[in-house]
Amino acid sequence: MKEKFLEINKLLVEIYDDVNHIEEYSIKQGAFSDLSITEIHTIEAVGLYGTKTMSEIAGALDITMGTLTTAVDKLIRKGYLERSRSDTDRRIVNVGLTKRGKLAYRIHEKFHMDMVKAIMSDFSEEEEEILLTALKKLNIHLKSIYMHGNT
Amino acid sequence: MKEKFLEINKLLVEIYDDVNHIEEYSIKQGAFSDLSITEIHTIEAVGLYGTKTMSEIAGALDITMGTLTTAVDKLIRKGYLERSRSDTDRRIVNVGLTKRGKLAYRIHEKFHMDMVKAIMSDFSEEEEEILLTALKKLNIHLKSIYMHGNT
DNA sequence: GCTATATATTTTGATTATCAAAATATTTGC
DNA sequence: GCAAATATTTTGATAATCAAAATATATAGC
Repeated sequence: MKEKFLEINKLLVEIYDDVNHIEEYSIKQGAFSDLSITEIHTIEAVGLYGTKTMSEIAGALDITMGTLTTAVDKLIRKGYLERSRSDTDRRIVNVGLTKRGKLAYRIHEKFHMDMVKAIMSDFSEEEEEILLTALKKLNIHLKSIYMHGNT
Repeated sequence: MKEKFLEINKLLVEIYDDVNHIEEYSIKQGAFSDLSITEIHTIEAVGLYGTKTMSEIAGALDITMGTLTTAVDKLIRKGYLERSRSDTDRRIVNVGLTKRGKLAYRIHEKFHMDMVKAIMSDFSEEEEEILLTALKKLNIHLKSIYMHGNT
């Protein structure tokens, strides 16, 4: 029992590290090597469609707005984002992806899908279902630990 | 098909973020709130038994030795690590955990085990086996992507 | 046994990501 | 119209990281 838990723990830690490495590597090799993982995640949080406010993006990324301001500044300089003030409420700043930003978004999305496809390639239909169920349970458990703040 | 992959991808991303949050939170709440996640990982890499050289630790953590030097300096100041020069080869620095370092190691290890136990608590024996197999496959796949550097 | 080369580590100088708190600008409620 | 609330940016700081230069020691070849 203890053995199995130890093994699962070790696998989870390794998987976590590998995903990190792969994502980092794939960005550095690809067409958008001027972006860091953090910056890709900011682009992801802005989203393909329309615009988001600074508060919305900072909330999604769980960073302060001060941090986001400098991140957005840099991504505008690099040509991935554009900023505009709301006409109805001049305090609000709307951030959206430029054409280049959308391309980066789509390429990163494809990287993620390719990774999942590679993982699934030698799973049977049934195993896929089981994994999906297990991941859902795992996710719910983690969320409940996170919410209740136990351990 | 596409749908299922999208869902799995989303779950993986959420699980990744949750694990991060939980680990961060558990450290900040616990007896070693003067440690960051990065520092805990350095302590983990040094290990409970005997000592490791700077190169070994930097290799395990995949950081440069320059980065490690400053990290070790700080952990020595905080009382978690100790440093000594090898007698047989005076270029080599051996790093080991202090008593406090070992305690931090054990508590962090327990946190990990508790998390795995919580995750597994509503899995049947059979489901546990399936998850273990799935994680092994996932791990092998990720490693092969990482090695071959595809996508 | 000296000297050149290799190895292990630290130092230096820089960058990125982050935060909390103060400052600024705008809106809303009374 | 003014006080309080809201949205964002600025300021000043810290942690984690790297590459390249510097330092110290060991080893290999003559």
